[in-house]
Amino acid sequence: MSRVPVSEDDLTATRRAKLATLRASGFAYPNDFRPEDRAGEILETHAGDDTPALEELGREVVIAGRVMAKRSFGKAAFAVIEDASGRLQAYLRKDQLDEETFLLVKGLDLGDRIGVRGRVFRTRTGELTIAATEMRLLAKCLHPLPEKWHGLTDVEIRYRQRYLDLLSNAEVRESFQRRAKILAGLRGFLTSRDFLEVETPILQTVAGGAAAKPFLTHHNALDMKLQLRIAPELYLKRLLVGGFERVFEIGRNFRNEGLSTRHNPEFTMLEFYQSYATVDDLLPLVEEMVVGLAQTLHGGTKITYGDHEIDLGKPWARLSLVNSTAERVGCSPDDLRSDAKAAEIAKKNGVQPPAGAGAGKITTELFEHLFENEMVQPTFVLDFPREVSPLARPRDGDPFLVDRFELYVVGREIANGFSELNDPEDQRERFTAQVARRAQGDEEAHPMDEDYVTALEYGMAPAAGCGVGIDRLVMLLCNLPSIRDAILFPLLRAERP
RNA sequence: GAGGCGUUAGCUCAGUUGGCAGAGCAACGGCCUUUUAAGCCGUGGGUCCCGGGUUCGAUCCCCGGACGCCUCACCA
Repeated sequence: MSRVPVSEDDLTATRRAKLATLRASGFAYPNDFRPEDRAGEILETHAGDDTPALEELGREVVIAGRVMAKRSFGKAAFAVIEDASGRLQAYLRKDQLDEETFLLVKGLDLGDRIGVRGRVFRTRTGELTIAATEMRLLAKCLHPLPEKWHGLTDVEIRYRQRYLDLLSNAEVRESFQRRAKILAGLRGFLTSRDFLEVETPILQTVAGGAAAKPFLTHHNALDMKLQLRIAPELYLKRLLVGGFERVFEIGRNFRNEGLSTRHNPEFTMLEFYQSYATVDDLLPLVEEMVVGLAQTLHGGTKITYGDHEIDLGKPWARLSLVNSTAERVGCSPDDLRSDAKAAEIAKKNGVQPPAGAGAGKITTELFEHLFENEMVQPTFVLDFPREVSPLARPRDGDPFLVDRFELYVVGREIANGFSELNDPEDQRERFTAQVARRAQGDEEAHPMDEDYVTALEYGMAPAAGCGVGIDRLVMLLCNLPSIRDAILFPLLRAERP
């Protein structure tokens, strides 16, 4: 078990003693210091100013931040101060500060939060520096920080005490700043196309909209069993019934399943629905959306992910699930529509589908087995069987299939969309079939949702909708190897004493 | 859920073919008013993840456990 201890030891004892002294003087945790400048802005503004220019300007600045390095002499010290914008050092001289303040300077520890006021100058070695005329200790750091050169690498501490990761690893801060840009970019993209951002329930009586096991909880006042949502889909489509024509939601889903580098039990999903659109409208929309994000983040369409060079600029590949599977295993596409033949072909290719699976489910599993790892460059998978798509509209003229796509990049599903099923009677039949599977032991089959069927009975405009796994999109666009690097506080096993 | 690998000072890491536990940074004391991973002199700091076993002796070997990472399974 590794964790930075919070118990007393030699390293924190002296810092606590300093804090006690501060308390005694009444200045332990002041809140009256107001920074007026930012380190990064100062560095940028004066990047081209030499010593005479700075002397002529005589600019006084006020910054606040964390002491990340300290080089102390007898009667002076340099302290590197880091705020959210960057790092700037302050030169703290005994003859420029009152006696009490200089004692504080001598007692500064790495990690302390301080505020500094002073004029900007350049040192002999040319580094832009604040000549401090005022220094305030704003919050004492009572624990030693991770090592200044190597930072923090112990992944367990990085995840359990993410604040230490953030304050010692700049690239981690950058990843989460990029994540925020991605979310803002998605919102901008959709709202500019007249999509309305909405929020739907996370506490649901029947968790539907996806094939997954829900978390269970209970409401005391109503003495009611509740489940955390596994998808917002069915509520968003109720909103289409209500008359909103384009809606989207960015929010957390919860699935009571295993963890991996690509799975966290709570994860962020974008879902959007557009009335009077079909799946054919979604493909270019998703493509434009992702390319736009890459442009914003990287200024281009070529991105690196691990060992892969991904080009989002080329036309994205399209792969027919049924036809490409048939071609690969050397059978006719029609064979994959027969339960018996499909089962036999799957077995021959080392795939063991779950009990009760029909041709559609078997073929889908076979496809994933054969092709998933090959889809490195962005690939739209098309022609999904109806059997694995209980909320999607059957294809006109070929009801074995639905009009659906999934987007894969570096072998991972990033998005999933389809023309929506708005026929309430068909939807009821699909739910009924799912309930039957559930009775056969498929814990992830959809439950019946009568309320949703009732909503469809009032008439839902023809529509198409899409879900995008945001954490995976962030992984892709920020070159992060694990979903834990895309989520600030990923779930870890509880520590035991 | 299964398998593999890992856990040594606050942090980053060495190391012990089974015989007093090591470095750098951080810390503590001293010198130092333009440093840049500041420098110089000195000092302290360990349940070698936990519990058993083998052994004269275990941080090291064996067994069990905790936590983490990776792969697989489930899934997005």
